[in-house]
Amino acid sequence: MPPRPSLVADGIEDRVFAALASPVRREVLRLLRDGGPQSVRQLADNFEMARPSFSEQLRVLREAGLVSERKDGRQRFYRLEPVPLADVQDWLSPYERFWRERMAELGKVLDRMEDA
Amino acid sequence: MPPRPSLVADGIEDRVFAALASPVRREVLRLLRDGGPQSVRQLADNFEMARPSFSEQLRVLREAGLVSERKDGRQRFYRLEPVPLADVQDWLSPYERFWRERMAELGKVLDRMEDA
DNA sequence: TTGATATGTAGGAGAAAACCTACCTATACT
DNA sequence: AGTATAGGTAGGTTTTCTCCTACATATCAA
Repeated sequence: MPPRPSLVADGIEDRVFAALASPVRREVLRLLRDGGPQSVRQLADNFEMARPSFSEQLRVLREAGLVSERKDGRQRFYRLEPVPLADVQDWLSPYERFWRERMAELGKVLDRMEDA
Repeated sequence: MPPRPSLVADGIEDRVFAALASPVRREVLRLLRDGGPQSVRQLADNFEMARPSFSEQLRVLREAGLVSERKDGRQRFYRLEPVPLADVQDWLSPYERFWRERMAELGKVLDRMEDA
């Protein structure tokens, strides 16, 4: 029997969410956001992970389009890329109306509890 | 040698992002958003997956707090829960300023290209 | 050129994810 | 009671993820 085709997340958005599902990778994004573009070394110093493992985390972020790299001498500077996160927000926005309604309901219930 | 402790995503936010990294699960959320609470059967009819596999997808969503269930007779109705998605937006908001700046830069570059 | 530094690739181990089929449990219907 | 329906759990397979050590490549410095 031939192997089943992979059924795992493969779309662009899938990779973005999958990349965000790791505290290490989210921390990298935060570091780039707050500190601007940084070399691999600078970034890696924030983690206890072995260097090659950290390179792989960067690869995941790169393949999700969340960061880009620029070579400069023997260093590579990584930079936060805005588009995928903006896409996440676009994905999220139709849910916003929904949760405002739910939050409002909760508020009403709490008000009634206060009255009683 | 004792097995290493699991280093896989385990925080609440981790589970949310991991849950979102699947087109099936995102589609379930959309169905619940647009169609309101629905039974497992109703939801499952939208997918070709075997029923038990679909149950597991629901479990992932449930453990991420993205949906809740309510038993009614022999059916279980699933409902979209607002908090985790609101958390995602909260996580996202500090990046918003950042990508607005980058988008603005891009705009300037394009303007200069037009001038030339 | 020789050596040090910065970073990535290769290959492997172990855990986890995502499917499946078979089976179990609870509720409803007759 | 007996059968059908709704849904979950158990256990197995394949693929993917995440870490590691060892090694390769590119660049800078002496």
